[in-house]
Amino acid sequence: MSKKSVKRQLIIQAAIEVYSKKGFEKSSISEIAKKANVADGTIYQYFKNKEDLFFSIPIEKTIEFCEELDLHLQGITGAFNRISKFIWYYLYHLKMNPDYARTLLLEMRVNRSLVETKVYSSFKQFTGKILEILQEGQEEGVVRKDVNLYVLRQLILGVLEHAVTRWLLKGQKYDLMDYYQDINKLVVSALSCPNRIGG
Amino acid sequence: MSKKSVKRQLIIQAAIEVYSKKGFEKSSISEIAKKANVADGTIYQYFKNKEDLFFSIPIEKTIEFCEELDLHLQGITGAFNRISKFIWYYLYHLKMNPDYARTLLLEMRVNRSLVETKVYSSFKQFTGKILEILQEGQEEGVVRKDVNLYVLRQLILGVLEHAVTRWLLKGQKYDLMDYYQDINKLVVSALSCPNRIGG
Amino acid sequence: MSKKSVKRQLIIQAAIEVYSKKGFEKSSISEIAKKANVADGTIYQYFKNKEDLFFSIPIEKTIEFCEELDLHLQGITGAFNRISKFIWYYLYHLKMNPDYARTLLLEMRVNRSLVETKVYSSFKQFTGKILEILQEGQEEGVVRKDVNLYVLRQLILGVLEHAVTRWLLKGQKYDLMDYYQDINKLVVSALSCPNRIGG
Amino acid sequence: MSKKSVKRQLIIQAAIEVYSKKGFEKSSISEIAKKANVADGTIYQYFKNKEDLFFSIPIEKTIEFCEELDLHLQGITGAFNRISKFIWYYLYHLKMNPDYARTLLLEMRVNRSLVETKVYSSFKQFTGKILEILQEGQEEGVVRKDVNLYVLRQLILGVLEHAVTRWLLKGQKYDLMDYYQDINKLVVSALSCPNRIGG
DNA sequence: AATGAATGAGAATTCATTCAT
DNA sequence: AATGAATGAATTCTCATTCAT
Repeated sequence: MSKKSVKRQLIIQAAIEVYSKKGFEKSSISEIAKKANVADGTIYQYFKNKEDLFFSIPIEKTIEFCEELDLHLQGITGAFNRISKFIWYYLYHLKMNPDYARTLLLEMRVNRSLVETKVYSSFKQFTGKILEILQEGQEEGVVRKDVNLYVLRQLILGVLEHAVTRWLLKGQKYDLMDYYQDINKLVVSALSCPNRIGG
Repeated sequence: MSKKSVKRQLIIQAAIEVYSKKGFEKSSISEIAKKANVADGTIYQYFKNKEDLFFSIPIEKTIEFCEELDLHLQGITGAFNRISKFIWYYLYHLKMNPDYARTLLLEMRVNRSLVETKVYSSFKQFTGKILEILQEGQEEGVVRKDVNLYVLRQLILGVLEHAVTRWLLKGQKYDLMDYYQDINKLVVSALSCPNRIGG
Repeated sequence: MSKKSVKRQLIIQAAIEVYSKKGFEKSSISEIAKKANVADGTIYQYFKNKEDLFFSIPIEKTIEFCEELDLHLQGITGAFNRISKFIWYYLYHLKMNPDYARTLLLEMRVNRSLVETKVYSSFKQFTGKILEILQEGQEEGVVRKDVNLYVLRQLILGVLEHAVTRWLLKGQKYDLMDYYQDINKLVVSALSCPNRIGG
Repeated sequence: MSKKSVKRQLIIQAAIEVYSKKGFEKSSISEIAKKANVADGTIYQYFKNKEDLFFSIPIEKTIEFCEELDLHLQGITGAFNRISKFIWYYLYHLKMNPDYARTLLLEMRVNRSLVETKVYSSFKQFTGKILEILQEGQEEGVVRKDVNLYVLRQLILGVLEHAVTRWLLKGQKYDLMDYYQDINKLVVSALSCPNRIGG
């Protein structure tokens, strides 16, 4: 990794911390610069402008997230086992990286111009993973087919995002992982093929 | 309603429209004033400052939302029937009020200081409704008891918020109501007592 | 006194109190109106604008001051007796009317446009009184003639204004009258004909 | 002196000129910036806010004043000789720096929050000088001891401030130094030990 | 590449004054 | 005469961005 990349990472890390505390709009370049121990101007050597820096965060961090997720899913078979692991890792990763969680859920996810940016494609890589698993599950015959695949995914992401967002807004006063078992149960119930005996 | 209240409503409506388009931080008082056809200073006759105006929106609109929701739930019996209606009305109301939806989901819901404001209590009134229904359902014996009540609620709100947020960010290009049936199916499956025959 | 005059006095009194606390520039018409229990607009029935109200204060109050001073000087003979009484009354009056004292010394006296206003002539009436006494003293042969009459007056007003200003800025924590004896001694020494024996 | 200090001095000088003409409250940052040939924002690089700039003036200028006063007093012996020189230099310095005189006497000296600021201590350094001289005079046996030392000082400062203030408000149409002889005479008469022969 | 002083556009907010009622 | 809602000009201050060193 070149010296340039090192400084770039320094800036991104500082930006995550500052954004996490204040939100994008209230963060200032000079605060980020100070935290990264560089001059204000230096930031413009690595990023076109404030927005560019802002959008650089999820790209890099989400790629990392995906790569690690892949490792965690390795060797696990069965759609529901993989989904459970996905849920577990999502909660675990954001629990361990609350600054990134804040930026991701309180800033990025609600950004109006997100869809038009490169960030969005890095997100797609991530959410695409769920679709894959769900499709495998349908092929295995364990995941229901009577509901749009995208709605299945919405359920999973929806409950996870909601749980983490609430945890963040409440000041991370409780252990996010406490919810894992219950969320998992609900998701499995929702996604399983409807029981025909009772139908 | 007095003339004063009329002007106040005018400003709130203009604020919703502007916030909806630009987000809170990028909206300016003078843009809202222009849209409301009042002078900049007039806004400060009705609201203490920008933040006060910002937080006045969900208080009033969420109270309206709740009142109408109550009407829609009247006469419906059975926990799942009521939950289905809740889901339907949530989607329907936000579909019909996309500007409010934007402000609610892209601005309010992720606001760091939300929890400490009066807005939060108006939200609680709304989400409290779900808890009530779920508890009734548990007493009826149709809603599962093996999962924390709050996680049940997180599932419902999570999938709804995610669905609407996605719809908003995608530019409302499709009909939000198309998802109603599928979301409803999933929620019912998730919340129903686990089928012991197949267990 | 007509009803109009009553309301006018009410406003002037409120203005003195507000100016005294905040100073002219930081006082607002609406604060004065509130303290006077009238509507903002009403002030403009009695005064052309903020500055007009501002300058109306010393005119009226200084005329009152002069009239009472005259009463106090009645029947006192001898230039130094009269000067002593003047000094005493100056300190006494401002001690009893600290709000007016503030407005007079911290606002009026340093106002750039004062000299061009009607206020200035009401001041002249007041300071003219000193000149009269001093001239009488010179005719009596007790007040020195080797120094410009205006400088004699400057000495008296200077020490009085300085003493009162200091008292005001220090928060009126001590009794202004405590200084009367010493100030009087010094002024008498300064103004007396130089002792030729020691010359 | 670094380039930074140069620009800082430029701003202070511009501020003195503008304050001198309009007074603190009516002066605007952008007018000062224009006169100093810098951008509005530049002022905030050197001063925390408008008030900080305001209070920076007397600190620096009064320190200069004191240093020069010290030089002028060097080698002069005898309390009254030193007091005369003090009076002379006070009048001379303010005559030569009328913008500073305005700021000092029409703005600073009547400022309500002055006492709580750092400025006040720079003033104390200045007025402390008089006390020193007066005490020496008492030890020499030439300055009267029957009057509070602080009142003696009040007399000196009072007459000087009054004389200069009047000169400023009258538009500096006459030569301030014309008053030096008379003021000096009066002050000496006031401060001298009372002549016991005539007592 | 790195710096950080300088910039100046832009935003929130205040408040004297007006005027329809 | 009295009101007080409405106005909008003016002001302070912030901060992303640039550029000479």
